[in-house]
Amino acid sequence: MNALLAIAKALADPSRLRILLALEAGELCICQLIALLKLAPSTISRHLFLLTHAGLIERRQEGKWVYCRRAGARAPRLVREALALVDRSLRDDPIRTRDAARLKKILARPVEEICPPLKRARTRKERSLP
Amino acid sequence: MNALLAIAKALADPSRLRILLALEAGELCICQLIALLKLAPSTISRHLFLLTHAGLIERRQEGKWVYCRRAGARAPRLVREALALVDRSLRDDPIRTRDAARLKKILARPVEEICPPLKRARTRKERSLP
DNA sequence: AATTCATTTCGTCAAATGTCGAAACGAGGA
DNA sequence: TCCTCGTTTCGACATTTGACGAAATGAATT
Repeated sequence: MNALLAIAKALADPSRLRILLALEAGELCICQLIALLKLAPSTISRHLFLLTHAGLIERRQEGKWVYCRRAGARAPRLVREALALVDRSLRDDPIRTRDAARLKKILARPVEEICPPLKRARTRKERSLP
Repeated sequence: MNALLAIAKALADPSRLRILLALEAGELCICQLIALLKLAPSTISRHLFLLTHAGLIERRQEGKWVYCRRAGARAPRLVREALALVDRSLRDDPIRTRDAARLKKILARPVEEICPPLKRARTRKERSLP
């Protein structure tokens, strides 16, 4: 019963549903999810922990960044069915549509801003201050 | 997104999952659910409210008693799929097996105890006291 | 080795949740 | 009409949960 409970709890929050929807198209960096949901990094981190614990997503570290993607075809049937349920029931959801548009903008940013800047890089002047 | 959220929240509690499993075989009186789960009537009532609000169960009043059953074939697809998910993922769950055995005993009780007695009927002596 | 910076962990707070008991409700029966 | 009794609502309480900021972590770079 614990597997189902973990999945149900993971799906019982709007922010976590939005994360799953954002990952529908493919892998995303955590900082991109932070930019999309506009929540504190620590909050996103907690959501991702719960989603990982439920087996719904997987993480992959690459250098300084951590990427997330949905659990794939090798995941347990329950997980795959839960993800399918989310997709089907939210296919026409306005929040999903809005987030998809915003995500598109985020992904279109120039590479130099690698991850969507939480705050812009500090200037030389700022760096020299205490 | 609200429909899915309500369902996920409803499924995110062990007692409510046990109620859904108990209703797999068919309709049950609320007092039978109280006897099965051994929770306060007010607690069961709250659980049933959340399950009803999610559309997962329906209620039917018959005289003094209220009966519950799962949402049927006329329920939205999301509801039917969620119930199917619960059944499949908990088919071999030990809690489900144990509850099924206990429910069998409860249903086998003589009809005179109509609903499983929370407390036995008061004696004439008790009735005459303040 | 020190620095940088994306991410996580920790501490705290407010809000939501599960539970209970007491009281209210409401349908039948006396 | 009054009583009985299954169920619901209300109020209280402890636990859990979502959110934040501050501090810790850790991988690259300098």
